[in-house]
Amino acid sequence: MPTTTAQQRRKHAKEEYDAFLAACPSRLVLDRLSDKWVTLVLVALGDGEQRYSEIARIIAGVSQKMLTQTLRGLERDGLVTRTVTPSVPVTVTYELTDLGQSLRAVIGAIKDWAEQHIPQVEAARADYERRTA
Amino acid sequence: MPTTTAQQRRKHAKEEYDAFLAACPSRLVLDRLSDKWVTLVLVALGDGEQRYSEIARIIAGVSQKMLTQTLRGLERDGLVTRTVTPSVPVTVTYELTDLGQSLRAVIGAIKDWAEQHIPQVEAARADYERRTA
DNA sequence: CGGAATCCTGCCTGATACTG
DNA sequence: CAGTATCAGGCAGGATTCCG
Repeated sequence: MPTTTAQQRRKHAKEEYDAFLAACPSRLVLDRLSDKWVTLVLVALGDGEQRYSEIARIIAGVSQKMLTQTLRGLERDGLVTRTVTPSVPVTVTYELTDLGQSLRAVIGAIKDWAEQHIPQVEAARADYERRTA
Repeated sequence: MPTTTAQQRRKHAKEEYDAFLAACPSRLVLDRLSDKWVTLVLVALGDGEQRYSEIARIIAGVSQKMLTQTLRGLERDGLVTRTVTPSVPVTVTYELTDLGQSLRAVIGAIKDWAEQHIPQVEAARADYERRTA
C-alpha cells in the first residue's frame, strides 16, 4: 500500500490539465502575445518590411538573442516572412503576412480596451492601496 | 577614462525603454492576460460568483498560492470583488465586476481569432518543419 | 550584417507546513 | 475553509563570444 497515492493522484490530474491547456487554441495565441517582444515586433513591422538591424534599432531594448528567437517563432507560425538577399554583407528583411496583419488587429483591440479602461484600473489600484494601507 | 562607457550607455537606453514600456497601457493589460491563471479565473467566474474552493476545483491545476495571488491581483485592479462572510468556517466568494466582464469580452475576441486562424498557423508550422528538416 | 552557441543569473513557481 | 510563510528547483532571458 503506497503512501504517496494522494500526491501522485494530484500530480497526475495536474498533468492532464496541463495537456488540456496546451491543446487550447486560445492559450497558444495568448502565449504568443504574452511574449513582450512579439507585440513590439508586430507593431514595428506594421509599416512594411524592415531589415533585421532596423527592427533591432526600433525596439532598442531587445537583445539579439530574443529578437532572433522571436522572429523565428513568428516565421514558424506563418506570421512573418523572412527574405535573405545574398549580397555581401548579407541583407535580411522581414515582413508581415496577411495572417500577421490580422493578428495585429487583435492587438489593436487590446490596445483599445486598455485605453478605454485603464483609468478605471488605476483608480481601483489607488483605492486598493488606500484601503490596505 | 571609463572603458565601460558603451555598455553603460546601452544599459541606460534599456532602462529608459523599459520605463517607457511600463508606462504603456497595452502592456499592462497584456501582462495581466499573459498570466495563465488570470484568463482561467476570468472564465471560471464568467457564470457568476464562486467560492474560493469552487474556483480551485474548477481550475484544478492551480496551487493555492497562485490562485490567491491571482485573485489578489484581480481584486487590486478592480476586476473582481471579494466578499467575506464571517460564518464558521469562513466563506469567501469572488465575483466579476463590470470591468472584469468587459475584459472577458477581450478574451473572447482573442478566442475568436484563435479559432478562425489556428488551422493556418498549424499548417505554417507543419510547412516550416518540412522545410527545415 | 545576421545569427548560433555557450554560460550564468534572477525570478517565477510549486510543495510544504502553519494560522485564524 | 481561506490564507500566509518559507524554502528549493527550473527555466526564461541577458551578456558574451565566435561563425557565414
